Amino acid sequence: MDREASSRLQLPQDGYEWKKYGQKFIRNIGKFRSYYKCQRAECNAKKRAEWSETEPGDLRVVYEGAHNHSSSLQDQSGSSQSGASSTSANQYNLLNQVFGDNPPSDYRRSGD
DNA sequence: CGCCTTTGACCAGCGC
DNA sequence: GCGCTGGTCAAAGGCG
Repeated sequence: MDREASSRLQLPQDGYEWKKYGQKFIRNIGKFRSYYKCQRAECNAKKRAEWSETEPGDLRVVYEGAHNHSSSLQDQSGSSQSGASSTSANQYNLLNQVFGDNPPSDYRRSGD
């Protein structure tokens, strides 16, 4: 799958499985937005990935909701987390999480 | 064969 | 009331 070539996307592995269910261009921010949903059944967690069409480095990932199950991937980089409290560890931790540090200007109501 | 990905269209809410 | 945007769903195709 060379989706990266088609969409130019390189979402960081968060340790969960996602299924893309939509992709639209948001004029409000002038960037593309992809909609992902957790592949689990009892999981209503959703993921939103947006990136600029001209600047792929401006990738932004926003997690919405929480997972009801533990992550599918665990051995990311030798993180010996041992099965201590995986179910309650990632509850509202990924709420409004954003990757990247190059905000365009708006999006976060700087003025307000 | 099963699974995933991609695109289009539809619907709803808001602004004017 | 209309136009526009944002968000979600559905269907089809390709690959292993």
